[in-house]
Amino acid sequence: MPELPEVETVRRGLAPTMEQARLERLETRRPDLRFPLPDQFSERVSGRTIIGLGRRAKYLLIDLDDGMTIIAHLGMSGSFRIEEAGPAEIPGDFHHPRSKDEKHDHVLFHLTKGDRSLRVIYNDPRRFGFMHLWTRSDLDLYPAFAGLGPEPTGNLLDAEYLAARFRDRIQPLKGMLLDQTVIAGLGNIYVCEALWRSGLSPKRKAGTLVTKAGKPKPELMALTVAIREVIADAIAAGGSSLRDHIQTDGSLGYFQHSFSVYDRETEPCRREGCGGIVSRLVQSGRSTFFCETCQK
DNA sequence: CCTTGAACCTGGGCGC
DNA sequence: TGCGCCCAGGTTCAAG
Repeated sequence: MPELPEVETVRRGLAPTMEQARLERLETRRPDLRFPLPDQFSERVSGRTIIGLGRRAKYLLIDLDDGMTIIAHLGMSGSFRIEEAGPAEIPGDFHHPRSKDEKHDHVLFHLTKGDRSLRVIYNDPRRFGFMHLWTRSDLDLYPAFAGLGPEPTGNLLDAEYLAARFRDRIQPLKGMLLDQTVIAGLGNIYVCEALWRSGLSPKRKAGTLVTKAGKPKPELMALTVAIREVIADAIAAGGSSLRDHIQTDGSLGYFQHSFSVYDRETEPCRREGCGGIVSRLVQSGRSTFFCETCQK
């Protein structure tokens, strides 16, 4: 379930462990995830020191001290966990029970930090995730980054920008906001949530939020604010849940939110005084949750 | 160019 | 402790 806030939470959870750690060895347990792993992946990163963890949209960036960056995308089901790799560790040792889905541990980062030995493990049952190795100074040339829209929390996202992108477009808002070239990092959940918060229907044609002169209507200004708030709130919730979120097994999965509409079909709308019921529809193959009563 | 739909892959939940 | 069906938060590619 990694949209931008989840990836940011993962980044914050991993940073204290990974930053300034030495990547002694990278272990790949299969040659590919969604795409082939980089050629000679282990050979090219082993022995490097991790100098920082970054994020662009839903991509996690692991910066190495030789100018290379590991670009990791969690797909739909990817997660990281941290394990202490102490001297007592024995495979199958009952003191160290193996997780049930160990078979989906695909990439293991064997780290040392001071006198500590750690492993950061990438697990991904569906294997929609992927990893690439890229020169950091050329990161903008990474194909998926080249056409990426602005970050929803950044200064480049404003109503004027969205007006320019929405103008004369007949595509429904739902699809438009999922387009990573329009805004980078929104996914199915937070698009539903932002539309609910701004009182706009996911079926609304994007162009109808723009005046003939190409200026943003008040509705588009409200949507812009809602997007920023939804993402900021989710990041704050992830950050505040981080301590609880890192379980004793070190897993960094996804925190629970209380969503306003997402996955709440047939439940009452949470807007004060609305009284509507959340409904679900399918738009371009994806579930959309919204309230017919208050989203117009 | 714009828009939609299918494909990639595995697992969980549900009804029978 | 089965079996089939539907569903899942993302991205890319092809075709209309």
